[in-house]
Amino acid sequence: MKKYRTHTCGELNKSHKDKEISLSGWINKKRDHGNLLFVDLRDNYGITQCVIDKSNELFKEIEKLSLETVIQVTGLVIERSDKTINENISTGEIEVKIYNIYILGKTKELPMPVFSDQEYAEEIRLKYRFLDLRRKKIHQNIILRSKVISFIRNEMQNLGFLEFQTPILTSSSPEGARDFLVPSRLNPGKFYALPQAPQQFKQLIMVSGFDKYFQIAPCFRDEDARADRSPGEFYQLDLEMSFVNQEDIFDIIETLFLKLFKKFSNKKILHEKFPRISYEDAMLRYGSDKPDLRNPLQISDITNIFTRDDVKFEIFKKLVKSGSIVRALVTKNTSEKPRSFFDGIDKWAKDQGSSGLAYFSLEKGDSINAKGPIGKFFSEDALLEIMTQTNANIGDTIFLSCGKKDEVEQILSIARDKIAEELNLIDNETFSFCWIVDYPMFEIDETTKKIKFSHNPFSMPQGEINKLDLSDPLKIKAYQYDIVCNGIELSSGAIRNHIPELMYNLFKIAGYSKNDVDSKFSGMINALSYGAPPHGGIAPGIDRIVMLLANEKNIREVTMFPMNQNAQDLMMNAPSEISEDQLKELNLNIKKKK
RNA sequence: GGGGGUGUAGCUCAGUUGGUUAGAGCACCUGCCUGUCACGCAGGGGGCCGAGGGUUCGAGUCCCUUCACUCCCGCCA
Repeated sequence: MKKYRTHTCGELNKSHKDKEISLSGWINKKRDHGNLLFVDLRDNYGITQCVIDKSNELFKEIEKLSLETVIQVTGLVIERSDKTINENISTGEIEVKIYNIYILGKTKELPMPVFSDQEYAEEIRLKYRFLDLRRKKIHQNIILRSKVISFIRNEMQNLGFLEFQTPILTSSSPEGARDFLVPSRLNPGKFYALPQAPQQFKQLIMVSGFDKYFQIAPCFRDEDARADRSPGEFYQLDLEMSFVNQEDIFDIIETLFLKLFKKFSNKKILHEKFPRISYEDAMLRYGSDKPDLRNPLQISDITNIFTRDDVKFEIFKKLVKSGSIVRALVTKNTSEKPRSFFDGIDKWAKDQGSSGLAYFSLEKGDSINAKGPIGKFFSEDALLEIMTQTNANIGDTIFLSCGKKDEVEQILSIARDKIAEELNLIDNETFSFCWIVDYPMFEIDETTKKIKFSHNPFSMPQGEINKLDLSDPLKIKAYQYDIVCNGIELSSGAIRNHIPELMYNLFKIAGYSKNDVDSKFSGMINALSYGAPPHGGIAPGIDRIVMLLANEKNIREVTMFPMNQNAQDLMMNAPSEISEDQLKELNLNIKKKK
């Protein structure tokens, strides 16, 4: 007989009837009837009801044990009577008659209950994460995460990918997020950076001839947190392939994702062939490059309507004349909604910092007319033209936003979410994937007004490599792509630029000299000069995939030991001060903040 | 860096126009209870009402400052 247990708490059933067994676990719950006591014993695998009555001399002792005490129980498996079977637990057809117990681990009074479905303040959960993690839902989430990662690893290996580790201590890179820095003892005054992603390494692996690489890679970025973004660190399924184009990457990812999401969720996948939407289109139709395609609402540009003489909405006309645009969001069959609905949306939009959303609904009496505060400004002809341009019909409502392009995009994007939620248009039982493609290579930096890389500087521009026209940089598109699912950006990737001369030219546009490139990306540019294969890859975020599968809105619900919003680990007390000796050894002085 | 929300018992929360001794459920302690599975019943301990200042005869409640947590913007190729 094993020392601590013969079975687990999720294991016993009628077939073990009359066996003498031993279980170890936590006291999940007690139900004390005075002369009869039920103890629910819990371990990783399940819960088993144990029972003892006053005929056993241990009765008084067990009665006194606090919840979450760790005990070992020896006893007899008894079949429950029909009336007392508990169908909610796997061991519900039996119970264990306690012969003896051993206390393995005592507990102080609990700072938070384990047996409860209540929500608790984040602070207490993170400080006592080991207790929090005993709770059913998050315990299952973490197990799901483990299984997802195993599955991915297995699939990737089957697809012929090799798993490699890349350095954690590497060099700081000028592009991208803020780096986490680590001082070097042996090189005073110099710093390592933790990798924001193994970007350069994975390209070097391709140049090294390994053909297909993957890794469940830790990534470190010193940026502020969000609900779906851990401060500090997160994990990516990082992968890279040689001799591939964009289509080859899409094939691999679609195959993997379909298998993965079908295995770990019962939700319906809306499009098994992921739709592809150009960045430009996404910004026009959804106002965002991470659209939730479960949401049927779409946006159209109707700026031209406001140059017509039979449209009298002077405020918008004046704005359009001075360069503003007008876009319309159409909701189907909403003309009968109460006035309060529309005004509520308008007020909400103003609360978001926009100038609000004008609206009217389309009606047909003798002729087509527009109902609502601004309806009277539109002629029937103008309304017909709007209906053509926006695919709207009688009975629909048109919400209008007028302003600068990025402002209009922004407010209509969140209005799209907001209105869909109010109208209950989103089917929460589906996953809707899409690819966002054709990202621009460059964009204008709003603060400096200079041209900069809009995403990854190592991406390959689209078109024939030898005939590329670099004269109008803002028109250059890149082989750069994102996967979006239900409005969440899961990953971005690219076909890489493996031609050094081309890379110098592109960096030149963004203001980097050849020397800059040689010094800042020496490893990469050097490697590309010695026979680099065409290659590309992508890096889906593991945490966000698990979030979707676990149906969680917060990344901490799928992270075992997360930090709080201020990037502190409340359980381990990180970050913490270090000793004078340590500072000295690293040649560092701390400037005291006033 | 900026904006919103929250902060009352170990935990989750209620607390009216400012008005006596600040409440409930769970947890904890005591007693009763042999078929519960959110067991039930009776009783008990437990509060710097996040902190500091102000207004007032009187502040959990109103005002100012500040701190913590959280959500969002900026940021995250």
